Amino acid sequence: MSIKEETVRHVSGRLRRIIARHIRIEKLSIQVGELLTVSPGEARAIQALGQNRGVNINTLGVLLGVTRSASSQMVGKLVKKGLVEKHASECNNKEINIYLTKIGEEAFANHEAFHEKYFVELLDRLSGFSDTQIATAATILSVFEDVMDERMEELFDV
Amino acid sequence: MSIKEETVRHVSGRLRRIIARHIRIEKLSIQVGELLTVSPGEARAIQALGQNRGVNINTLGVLLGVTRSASSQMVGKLVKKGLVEKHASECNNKEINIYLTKIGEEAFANHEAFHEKYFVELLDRLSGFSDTQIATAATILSVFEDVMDERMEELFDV
DNA sequence: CTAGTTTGTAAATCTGTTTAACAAAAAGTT
DNA sequence: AACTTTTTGTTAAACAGATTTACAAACTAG
Repeated sequence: MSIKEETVRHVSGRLRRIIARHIRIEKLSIQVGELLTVSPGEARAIQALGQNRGVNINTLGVLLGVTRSASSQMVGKLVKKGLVEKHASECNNKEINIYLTKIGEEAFANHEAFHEKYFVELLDRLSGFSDTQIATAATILSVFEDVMDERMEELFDV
Repeated sequence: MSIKEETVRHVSGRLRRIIARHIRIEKLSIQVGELLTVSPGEARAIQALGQNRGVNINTLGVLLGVTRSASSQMVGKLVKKGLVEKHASECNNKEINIYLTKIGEEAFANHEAFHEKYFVELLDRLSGFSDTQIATAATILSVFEDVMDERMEELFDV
């Protein structure tokens, strides 16, 4: 086994472990305020809605990778919990735009703050690496991303 | 925003996209032979069993991050499908060791081949980078892994 | 104006999981 | 040795999140 092969396997292994950890972390429910807990699925929806204000039900489904029906049901649950609001679209009478409520925004901000705290910690720990080294790492990761994109095309489209 | 901050955000973004792609790909069912399809959960179990021959039900659950009960049910399903076999442990009368059957091994090999093909493609695309660059990327990823480990300790143990 | 498409919803169902209760085996304690 | 506790696997009941299917209303295109 060549050195290169070994180092690439090393990177792959790191990625696998990072993904495993991510999945475990994102499986947890989140406490918002005193009485409200947000399930992992709800948290994903809130994040998608926070980053895409006013999307309709259909698009939310695409963003979350679920059916239109699942998206509709999820929104219903979030409305009942007071985290989002439905507003009739201004351009037509069939689409419905979803917006975070005040509480929904709070939940979103909490989640973002969690990620930001994590990011700051990272920044500190990576201070020993040069900008070039980090940028190169990003480029290497982009190669992984590209290869995965092609795999996905094979798997889905055809 | 400093250059370093920007490059680190860049890496984080790549990771997020890689994780999203991974999750989408691993949601797919897999065709084994003509008549047998393996669900994503079953595929994960088979992979765990292929990499850890003869583990017991309990340990399999730990490997998969699910309860002992879920692990037991999963094994039952795989036995019914003819992909794994239960064998009474040789050292005591309560543990049960799980082994892949011939067909199970085939399914495992298929899955591994899929990953290997993907790996070879990667190796080719990364040929332009030096071993040192790739090794540095691995080290940078290990920092991500470390930070996530600490987050997990905070979230789970306490 | 009619036919087809898009959008959201609701009911029934499916899949994978958890919780809880249980029995058998093993390990620890006195 | 006799007991308590822990570990291991199983099962039933319940649950969460998703899909499929069917439907109605709004839009679009011919």
